[in-house]
Amino acid sequence: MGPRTCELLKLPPLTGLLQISHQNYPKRALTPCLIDSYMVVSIEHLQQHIGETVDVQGWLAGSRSSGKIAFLGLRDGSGFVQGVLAKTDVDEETFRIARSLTQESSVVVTGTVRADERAPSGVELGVTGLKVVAETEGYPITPKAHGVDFLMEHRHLYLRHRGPWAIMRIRDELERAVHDFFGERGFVRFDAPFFTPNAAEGTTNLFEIDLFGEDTAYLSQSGQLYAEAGALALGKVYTFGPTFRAEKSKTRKHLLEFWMIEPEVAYLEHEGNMRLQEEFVAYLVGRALENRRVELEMLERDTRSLEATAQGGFPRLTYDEALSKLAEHGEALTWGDDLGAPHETILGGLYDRPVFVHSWPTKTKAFYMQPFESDPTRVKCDDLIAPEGYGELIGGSERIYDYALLKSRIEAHGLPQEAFAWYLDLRRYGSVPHSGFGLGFERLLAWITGVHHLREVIPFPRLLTRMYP
RNA sequence: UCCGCGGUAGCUCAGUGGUAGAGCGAUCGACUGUUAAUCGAUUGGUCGUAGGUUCGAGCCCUACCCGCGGAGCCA
Repeated sequence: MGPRTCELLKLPPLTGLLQISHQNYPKRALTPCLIDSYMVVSIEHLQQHIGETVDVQGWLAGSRSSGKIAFLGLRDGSGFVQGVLAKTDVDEETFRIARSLTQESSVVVTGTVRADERAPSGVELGVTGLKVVAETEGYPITPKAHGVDFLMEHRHLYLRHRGPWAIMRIRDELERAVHDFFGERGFVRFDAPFFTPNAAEGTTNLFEIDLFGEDTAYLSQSGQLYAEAGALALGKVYTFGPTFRAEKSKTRKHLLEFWMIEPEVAYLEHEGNMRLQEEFVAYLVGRALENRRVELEMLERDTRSLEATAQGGFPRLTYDEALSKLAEHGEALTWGDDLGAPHETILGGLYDRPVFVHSWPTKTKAFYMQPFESDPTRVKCDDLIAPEGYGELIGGSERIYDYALLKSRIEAHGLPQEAFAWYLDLRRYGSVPHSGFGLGFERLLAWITGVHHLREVIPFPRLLTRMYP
């Protein structure tokens, strides 16, 4: 292995990070302590180093061996690659260590990058040296079938594996895409508070926070009302933060804590609001297809509905048209009924891309939604329903801007006037028509990645029955 | 909160009243192209908890705990 094995761990962490994240890896001496070493390359950049000898700092994801050849499944966070050792190419001790390495031991591997069509990523590492950083014993997630509960109980480790790894990479890409989309369009990111004094819609259950026994606050279930204040101050804003719903939901479409994106735009009306939603969702899906193709393939995602979605052109149904469609499919509802999960699945299944259901009965929707001037029994709102059974991605609406109407709605819904005084002020001083929507980030991610349950797309899901780890 | 299903080895499960099982994992060995490798050996148990019925309970009964799926609500 040569003289280089001893110093690697003294690498300053920050320097190490800078090295491995640099796109075009500079070919120069990196740090004094690495003078005798090869350069550290992250697995995702190995393609650019074919023929070179490099170090990979990572972990052993799995291994196989025979008498004279060993295969090391390596991961370093940026990707996965296989290291190959022929007994004839390394010294006896290195080969013995390679064969006895246990799953999830941390290792620094030196090897020559070579193209190999048998490798899934097109490259593999001809291992020449090996440094064990820490040995692992009894790693619980073995390369065999495991149940959901076992994997979630070991979520802190499960995140290392291919499926969660690919999903978290897509999540990260889309988080950045959200900021790019709005940033490019002149929106200001506007952070709503997590502690709130009241219910935005007064209906759903809120998590209570005891304030030193003197007062009660609640965890926010929506940043919308605050985003409205932001829109009247900054024109176009969006929030992106965690949201809390104290509902005892036990379904694959619900979490106690999830992330929501809530844009709010002054002078935007209902039609423009739907256009913004369509452009936004098409953009996000397009970014996943563009920059996370490998991860989608790892997840074996059939991308046909995603390709269609990235084109835009989402079909639109009025609430009344949706009822007709449902009746055609044997699910007759009476006018004024809300749509349940089975109904959303039917409607979503009719198209290859998300579908709008808009113009709902006033009585089924929230107090702040703007009624049609021509028909006050209906409000200017929309739900965006995903294909393939993933349910509602977005709920949006134009907001009531008339002071008297909003005040009467707050009264009619039995909401505490004091808590909404500031919200009414927005209509008292320079009120304008404005619209916005809320997109459930995990719902979108679950659909894009094609996973069955929302708990798969957030690092540490919070559910009725899951607070650990 | 309601409806349905489940809890047996580290994991995934079989076991309908008579000595507690399999596969995988792990450990050791064989094997030069494996991708959840293959082959051989070894290792493995408070059958969710408590009580009851029975000569005898993983199995039947009661209560409770925990999990999974769905509904409602929503994103």
